[in-house]
Amino acid sequence: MANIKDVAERAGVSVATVSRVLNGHSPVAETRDRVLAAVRELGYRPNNVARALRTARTGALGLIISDLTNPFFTELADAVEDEARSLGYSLVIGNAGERPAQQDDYIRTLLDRRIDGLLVSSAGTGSAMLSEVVASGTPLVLLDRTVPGVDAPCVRADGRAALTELAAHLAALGRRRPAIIVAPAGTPTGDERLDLFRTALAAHGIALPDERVGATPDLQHTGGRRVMSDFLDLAEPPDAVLATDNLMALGAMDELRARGLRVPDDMALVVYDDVPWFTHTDPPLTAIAQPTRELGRAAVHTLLARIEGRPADPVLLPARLVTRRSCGEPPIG
Amino acid sequence: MANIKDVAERAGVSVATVSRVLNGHSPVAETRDRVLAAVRELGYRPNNVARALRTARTGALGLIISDLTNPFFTELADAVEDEARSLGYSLVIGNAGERPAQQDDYIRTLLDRRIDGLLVSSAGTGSAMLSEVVASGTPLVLLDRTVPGVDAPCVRADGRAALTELAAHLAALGRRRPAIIVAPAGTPTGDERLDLFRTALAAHGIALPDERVGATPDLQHTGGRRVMSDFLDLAEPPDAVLATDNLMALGAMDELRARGLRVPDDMALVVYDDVPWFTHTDPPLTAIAQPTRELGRAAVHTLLARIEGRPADPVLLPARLVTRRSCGEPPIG
DNA sequence: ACCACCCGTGTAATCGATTTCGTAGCCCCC
DNA sequence: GGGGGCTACGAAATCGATTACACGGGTGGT
Repeated sequence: MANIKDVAERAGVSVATVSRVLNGHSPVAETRDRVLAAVRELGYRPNNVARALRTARTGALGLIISDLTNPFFTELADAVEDEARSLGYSLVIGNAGERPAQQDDYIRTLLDRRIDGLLVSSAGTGSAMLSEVVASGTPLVLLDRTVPGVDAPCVRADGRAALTELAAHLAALGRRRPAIIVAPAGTPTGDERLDLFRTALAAHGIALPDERVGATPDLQHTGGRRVMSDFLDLAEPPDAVLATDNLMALGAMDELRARGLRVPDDMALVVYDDVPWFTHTDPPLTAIAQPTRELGRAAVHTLLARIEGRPADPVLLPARLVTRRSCGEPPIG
Repeated sequence: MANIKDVAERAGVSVATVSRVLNGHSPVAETRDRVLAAVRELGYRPNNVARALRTARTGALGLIISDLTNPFFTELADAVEDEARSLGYSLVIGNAGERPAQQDDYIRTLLDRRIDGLLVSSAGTGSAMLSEVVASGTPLVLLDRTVPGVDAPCVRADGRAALTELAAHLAALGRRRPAIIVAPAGTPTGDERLDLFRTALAAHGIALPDERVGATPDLQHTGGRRVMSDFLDLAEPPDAVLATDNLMALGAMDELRARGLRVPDDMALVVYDDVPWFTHTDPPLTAIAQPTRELGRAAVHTLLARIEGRPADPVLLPARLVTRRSCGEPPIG
């Protein structure tokens, strides 16, 4: 591949001039045309590695995602990729697979690659390496999940309004024994969703006792199914279940179907994260829709603000309740 | 961040020695310990950008995926990422969004970044830039989709056995009027699947006339739904439909449900790509399962072979028929 | 005891760009 | 006509690593 020296020789100028022409720095003279002609004839493209070394800017962003096969994160990654590209950045993706060790590993290689900034949707609470990122001065923005003790803005959705609305919805439909499937206590996201839901229900005089709070260490399908099974074995099973993740909701649905129970007749079901698939289930599931693509976009912008040294505030976008038929009563619209 | 010079000074040696120690080249002497100590004390990590410039190896692979939100490609990307990481490579992902122009754009920036190799699951038939990749000498491997006229090995699944089995399955269940939803004529993947299916059916004396071949320019949900709608409006509607992509199958299911038709009673449905979600639909869908993760792994290995100058043959892995209940008759197992 | 060799290490070139600094030429003005 | 200020450009330093080459000193062979 041709390099800048080849171009300079062919155009009969110095490499400095070529660089200046290409970066639009100073010259407007007729050498300009000669340089551009040489570039065209040789099919020259600047070597980004060399440029990055000199300018200390790689033009690449890193994204650590906790589970790429989870549709919510897929959409998030897609949105981030889209926005990054449209702003001239490439995206190096790392899949943590919900394993903190692998996440740390990945963060390290991304730092070694001198990415310009890092977006992390953190697995677990592994913050050791995250503090190191902050210390290294690499701009960092947390995505979807906060990590206590890490000094970086977080971009995520606020479920308060949606959960309040959901509590009202359930109350109006006469559901008196709600339950929730969450991540284990200690996970910031899970704790928050539980607290908000409980508070919202209380406003309608509905309790959410601990026996109807089911935690799954794996945030997966199997965990959701097991918790639902436990719920159904209670002396007084719940009449409505909120799954705080789409995979867990899938598992819960499978358990219901396996027992021959029907939604919404025997059990109301609500899912956190409105992935497109849920409009195709039977019945379509009422969902708490996070503004996924907006979150991705906002995260990129926040990160760019940090990269350019502008102030970057945390972003909190409201989630919405999307009522379908899985709690009974077709929506009015 | 500390650089190699800082380490050299602190250890009282030259930068060359530090480099040699770190790359395990020659010394085993006691300077080695001094160097390692200095590295630890300073928290030194080699700058990959500088290293890449010198060695002409970035340790990054590029992956162009035609649609990241399509679960099949998500799983493919996930598998590629996993394998690449475990072999010490990072992955720069580009989402072509089924737009050839965007794909070309992305390929160009990846080349500028001097990735060590490129995997492409090509959108459309846009091969202009792909030929340029080959010309540039960057190792290239095609994934899932062949591109005529591009001299690069392709890693993909072979549907022959599965489609043969499917034809037998449908014949045995008495389905006499099969139909297929495919990409428009001219798309290598679509053409091949149509031909194989038609041939396999013919062996059982079953015809696949053109009126039961529905093409959708968008390989999406809406296209699948529209084609299914057309099928149902035929004087003699089909009694079995093969959707050659999971999104199109979703659309087809929606149309059936909207018309109050039932699977498998009123219509048998088979989906290409066995994404996990389809085991949760009601009824679970019979599917042609491509060995997605194996494809991803094989693609990375083939690419590495090319990178290291070893011979790299095309890879063709067999797809399997997974019978569930969407054509009638529960599976025997 | 001398020579050849090898081992461990340092010096400096190199990768391909950007950027600082210096300079030649030109215009303008007093 | 000479000094000041531009403009357009080249020479060379620089980013942070790897590596070819040179060199000193110890070792072994004869």
